[in-house]
Amino acid sequence: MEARLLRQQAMSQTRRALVLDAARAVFEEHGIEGASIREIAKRAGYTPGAIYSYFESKEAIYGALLAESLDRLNTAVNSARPQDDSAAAFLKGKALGWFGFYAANPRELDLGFYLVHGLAPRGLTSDLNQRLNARLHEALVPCQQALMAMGLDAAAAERENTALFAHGVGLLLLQHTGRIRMFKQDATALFDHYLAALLLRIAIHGKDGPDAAGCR
Amino acid sequence: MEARLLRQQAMSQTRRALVLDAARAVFEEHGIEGASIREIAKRAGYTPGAIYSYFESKEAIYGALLAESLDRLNTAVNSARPQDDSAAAFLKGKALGWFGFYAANPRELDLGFYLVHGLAPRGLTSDLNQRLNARLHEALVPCQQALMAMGLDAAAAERENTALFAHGVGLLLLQHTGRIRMFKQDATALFDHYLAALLLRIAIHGKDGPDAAGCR
Amino acid sequence: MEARLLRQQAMSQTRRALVLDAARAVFEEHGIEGASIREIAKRAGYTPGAIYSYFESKEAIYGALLAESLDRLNTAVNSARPQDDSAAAFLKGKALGWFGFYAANPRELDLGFYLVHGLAPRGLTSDLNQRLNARLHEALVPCQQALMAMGLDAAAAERENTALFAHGVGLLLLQHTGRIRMFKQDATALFDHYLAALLLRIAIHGKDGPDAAGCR
Amino acid sequence: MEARLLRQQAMSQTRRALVLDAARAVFEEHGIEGASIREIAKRAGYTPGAIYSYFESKEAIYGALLAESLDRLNTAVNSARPQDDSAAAFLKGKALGWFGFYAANPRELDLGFYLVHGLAPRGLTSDLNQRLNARLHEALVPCQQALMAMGLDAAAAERENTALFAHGVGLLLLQHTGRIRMFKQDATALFDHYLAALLLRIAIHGKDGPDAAGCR
DNA sequence: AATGAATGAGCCTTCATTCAT
DNA sequence: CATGAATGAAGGCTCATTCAT
Repeated sequence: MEARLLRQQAMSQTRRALVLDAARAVFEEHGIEGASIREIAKRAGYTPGAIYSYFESKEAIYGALLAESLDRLNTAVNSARPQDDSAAAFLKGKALGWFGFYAANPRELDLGFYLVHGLAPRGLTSDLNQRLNARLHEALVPCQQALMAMGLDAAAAERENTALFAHGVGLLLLQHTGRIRMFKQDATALFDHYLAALLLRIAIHGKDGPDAAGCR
Repeated sequence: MEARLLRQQAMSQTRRALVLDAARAVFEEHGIEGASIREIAKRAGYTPGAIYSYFESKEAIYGALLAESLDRLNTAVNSARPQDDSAAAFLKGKALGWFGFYAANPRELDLGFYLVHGLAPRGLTSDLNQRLNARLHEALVPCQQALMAMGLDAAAAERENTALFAHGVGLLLLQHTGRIRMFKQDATALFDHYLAALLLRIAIHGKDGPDAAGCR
Repeated sequence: MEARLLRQQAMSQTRRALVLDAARAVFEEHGIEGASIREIAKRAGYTPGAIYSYFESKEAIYGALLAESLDRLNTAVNSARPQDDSAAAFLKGKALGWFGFYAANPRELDLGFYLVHGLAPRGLTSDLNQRLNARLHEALVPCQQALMAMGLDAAAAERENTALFAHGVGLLLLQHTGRIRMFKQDATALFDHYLAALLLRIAIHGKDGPDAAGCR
Repeated sequence: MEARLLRQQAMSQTRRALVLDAARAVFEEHGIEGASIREIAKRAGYTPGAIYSYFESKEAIYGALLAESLDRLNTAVNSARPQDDSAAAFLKGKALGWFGFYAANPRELDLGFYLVHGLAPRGLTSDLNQRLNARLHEALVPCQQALMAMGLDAAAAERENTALFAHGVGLLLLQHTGRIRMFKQDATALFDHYLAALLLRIAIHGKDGPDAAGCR
């Protein structure tokens, strides 16, 4: 009895994963707006109606896909190994953790941008939305902790972390869309550059930040 | 004959502009994905078919709209008045020129992101694409010149300018999508902050950049 | 063996009733067109497929529901208590029995109208159909008997009973669909009015009916 | 110029009428709930999308069909010729006008019942709904005026007219659904019967109505 | 008896685009 | 230049019903 139930659940999971695989492929090929339930079903070897046994709506499929992606992001950040025990190395390691993940996997970036762009109110419930937000935040927290370990207070650390994230996002966007070639630059090199400048700035000004130096 | 032809061309231009006005209004109201040729035609006082007398496709309309937007961007940058004659003031003024333009006009940002995101190959001809790129570049050049005026060599200036652009783009994206609230930050304040740090960095390290300081 | 079989049948009956309860609830909530097997199954604690162990089709469920409804109708008529022993009081009591039942329970009326309107040939077998007709007839017979008790012959009684039924049905339809408000009238008051006129007519013309009075 | 425009409008009207014809046929065949835009389009020789050039929605088609039907109803009532100049003849003529129309054209009755039954809030705007109601009312007004000409006051006339309408509707429903065979009766005969009794009642009781006679 | 995945047909509607006029 | 009817493909989604387990 128990065994049968478990096997059924396992099979259901597997088939759900199959649909998700198909969805991922279709999203990759047609972009997220261009993906259709019909196409996903066809790729998964199903009729359109069958998809709704596994997901409530198109947006729900996207939500599941994004959740997966954010899991991978966190895995990437967690497995990032700093070069030494210093807070600076920790910051660099973790920052390159999330940045490198997206730089190396443009499809995950697409998924992430869709989160950031246009998420229909239906399907992606506010509850899921918050969980996704939390997962993203989780991936960025280590950097913030490193900043605090380097002497920044909580507010400054959050500010610098946000700036760091924005910088990375901007570079990734430029790279992903090919616009960075316009400037003959490389995204990862520029991100390294930003990190170096940030560390130097902190080393010089300490917890006071550059504002205290009267530059503004 | 000649006169008639000229007049006809002028009228054609005028009517084309009318369609563009309608398109802008519809895009503002319904967003880019939600805009339809039908709606644009109705707003312009035309029937759907008539639109195709002026534009080859929906994407072409978008292209024209983006071109206009980039014109407005350049106007904004050109009319930016630095606080004093220093190169630093010039950099800040021009940088805030483009950043402020997009921060204040989210729809223009939509247009820009759409360029970056999903533009069908057809409609946006390679030729137009290059012209658009050039217009964007033009809006960013003043900052690059200011950086050179402050002693950076051409390569460093381009690098810093790209980083500056990326930073702004990242902040705008975060702000536009509301994700920046997640970090309890304000995009413009952070952009100011970045500019201040950049100026300070240049002031300290001069044309050598931080790399020369052995930080990396 | 025997006992087990009986118990099994009893349980089957019970579960069938459970499904019917669920169906009634869903019909009440979503109306007849809006009800779905899925919803009924969910409400009954079953999966969709299980429903087909108890009913051949959706229409069969509706048929069973209608049979129940007609049972309730008959119960209502049977429990109607005339004010006194006169045939007139008996007629009024029984007529208000069926009329009041439907006036007070619009959902039963829906069921009845659905029977009348759009019942697929399948599901409602001719056999069931006849049984339903008989149940309906049964609820109307008391009035007919009262009419005969008042002196009308069999033909006249059936004619008047049909007219009485039609009158009530018309009023119920008008009331149920809100169209009666158009006329600023109340269905029950009009039904009373009809009954009063009918009784008066019989009292005056006796068994001969108005036709004998040369009105036509 | 003028001529072309007129011709175009005429053609548009014609094609719209074609769609309406197709819709009428499909409604007749599949019932109103079972009719689909696809089917209507196919029957009209169009693709589904084309239908939306002529009607905003499925409900709008139904609305147009019903409007037509009510026009025919009014035509039937208006062209009803009383046998003589008496108010009684006028009442009979006009009442048989609307009753006979529906008795002879069951499809119009279907349409009418749909009005009375379930009209989606969308498509059939409240405005149209009111106009349809008004058209129905218009067909019933002559009877009410005849009742007043016979001495009934306004309230009594409206009450009797509503009762008359309800009676006819009930009979039509019973006849249309075949339920009247159950009673071995004929709808038109019963309607005549009701009219005769009504006239007699008015003749006897005059404007006071039966209530004044102490029957209740 | 019950599951629940899957079907297959269907639903209404929207849309960019074309083309005869 | 402009019309506007028409296309054809697609969109997300629902549903009664079936059937292997």
